[in-house]
Amino acid sequence: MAKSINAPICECEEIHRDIVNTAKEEMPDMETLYDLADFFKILGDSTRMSILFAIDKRPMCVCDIADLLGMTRSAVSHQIKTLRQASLVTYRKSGKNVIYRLADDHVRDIIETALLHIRE
Amino acid sequence: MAKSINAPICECEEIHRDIVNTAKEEMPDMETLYDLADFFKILGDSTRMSILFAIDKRPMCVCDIADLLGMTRSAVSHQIKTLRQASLVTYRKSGKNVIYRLADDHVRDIIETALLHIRE
DNA sequence: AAAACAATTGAACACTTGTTCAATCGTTCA
DNA sequence: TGAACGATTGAACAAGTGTTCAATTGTTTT
Repeated sequence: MAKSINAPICECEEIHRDIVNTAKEEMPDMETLYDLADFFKILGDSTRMSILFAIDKRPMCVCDIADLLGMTRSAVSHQIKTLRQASLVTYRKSGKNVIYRLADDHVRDIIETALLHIRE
Repeated sequence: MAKSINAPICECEEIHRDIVNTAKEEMPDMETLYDLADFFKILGDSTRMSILFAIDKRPMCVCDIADLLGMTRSAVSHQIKTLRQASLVTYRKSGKNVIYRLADDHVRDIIETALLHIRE
């Protein structure tokens, strides 16, 4: 094990230089880390999670989602906007209604795996 | 399409009752929704995401993680506590050090799939 | 037993985020 | 064209969250 050389922010005495350096080389770039975190941040809200489950099997309009979840249209609309910006849902206009559906299968897979994890 | 019957919170006139009712039956229970959201909430922070990548290939102590990420040990420790409570990491004591590693492969899978999604 | 040190913890602070309320937009239908 | 209505938006407020700082715990080593 390598002994400490210097300690920039962390004020530890013994830093394992070789381990830290190897790990540093294998780290993804900052942008990827932020994108990943931002993606999960969007899934990290029970309202948005509910919306995703609601439109999972069938597309629905904002009004129906609001009714289903016991929320105002405004609140649903705000959250759907977030989901749209992250490409988690797509929509199609139908007269005065806007019909939302899941964007792709990745989200389904991710939620499926997460369910496995939390049920252990 | 069914016409409106009543509108509890959402003040829409036309609610598609059949769609809403079917969707309601297929919704997971509240606890599951909250657990899922809580799980993703933990992945939804770039610091915690960085920590997970840091210890992905090799276990590391708090001190090294702090050095690697340019953070204080305190900040790392706080975040690791969160990760530990969610069973995303486990640890083993080694003298004065505490060595952390990823808890299981679910997290790896989930992050992998998320990477596919954000790179589309 | 005491010093050294990695790690943890709690309180406080700034920052972020979700909901509400009111106003506005855009489409349909009389 | 104008009324009706589903959807969106912006501002504001309350609640939640991450980091810092200081103090503390627990293990090792002399």
